Amino acid sequence: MAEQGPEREIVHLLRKVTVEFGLRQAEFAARNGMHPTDVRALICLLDAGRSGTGATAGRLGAELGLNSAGTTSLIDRLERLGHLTRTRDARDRRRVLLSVTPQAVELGWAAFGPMIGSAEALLRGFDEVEVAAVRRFLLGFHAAVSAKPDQAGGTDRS
Amino acid sequence: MAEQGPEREIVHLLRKVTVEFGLRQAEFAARNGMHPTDVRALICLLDAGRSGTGATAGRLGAELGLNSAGTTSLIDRLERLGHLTRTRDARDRRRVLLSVTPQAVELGWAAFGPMIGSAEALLRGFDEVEVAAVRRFLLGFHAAVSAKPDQAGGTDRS
DNA sequence: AGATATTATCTCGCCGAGCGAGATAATAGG
DNA sequence: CCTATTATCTCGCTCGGCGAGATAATATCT
Repeated sequence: MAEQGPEREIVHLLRKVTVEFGLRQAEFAARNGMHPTDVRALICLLDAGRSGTGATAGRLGAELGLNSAGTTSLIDRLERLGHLTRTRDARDRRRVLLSVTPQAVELGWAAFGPMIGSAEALLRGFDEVEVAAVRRFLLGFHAAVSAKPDQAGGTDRS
Repeated sequence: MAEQGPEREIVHLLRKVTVEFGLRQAEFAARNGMHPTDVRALICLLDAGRSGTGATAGRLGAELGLNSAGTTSLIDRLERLGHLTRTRDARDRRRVLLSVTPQAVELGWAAFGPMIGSAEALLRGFDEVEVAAVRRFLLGFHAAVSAKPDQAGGTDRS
């Protein structure tokens, strides 16, 4: 009955990782008087900071799938907690620029640092070919997840 | 300026995947008159069914990090939508057994099928060593994420 | 057996995240 | 200038999820 190869196991594993990851995020959020969305917002802002993208309110809301009202209250919340600051953009004064405070960086690090550490330690036991394989898989999967849902194909479910 | 090796990139990639994955889940949920939590619940129930674990209300709530009140209303919601059925356990009549309807299986497949298909296609282009590497990484990372947060270590942040 | 503790789920009342609709302010184009 | 567009905010509301506690079924201890 339906030999389905080792690929299916990998996919379920990845899904399991994402579920567990989401749970940790939620726990961390609760522990710090926040909500899962707030944590994801901090992740996005830290990513934006790392890649030099100017983080604005609207952009953040779009990335999180919130509408403008929700975005405003999210930012209010994070500002109230001292995790970010609003600044009117001087070039285009409709925009609000967001910058995370050092305190928030510290917080983010506390949340993800240990996990990052473990993962790096794990990967240090891999040779170049193996690391490249993991990298290629994640890149490909990210592309697949980002793509709009279209073809389903007659794959065997379970 | 802290040469930080290829490991860090992998971790950020994985985080990106989980964020994107969460977004797709939320979109799918909204498209079907549900909430992100409901989708995660269906995932858990489908997983439980696959591994033969008896799915009970309490167990589901624990996996999702909800308290009993929230769990009850979640189940009410899914039952109302026809995605699961409640049955009192005959052995222990305090328990409520949950079983997903075929309709819900179909729905879950519509949500994750294309993604699973893409990932499998991707992995078919990998040789055994590479697949094994991906598998080992995901297993190790899952273990790391499941572990309680303890050591932080002085790793270089960014 | 009968009293008590424990477990599994449900009910009630409340808080607040996020939505829809629309207001407000700044920029761009005719 | 007058209008269209863009970016953010305000208001009112719905409903997911929490805390507290009720209820019912099962274990445990004399």
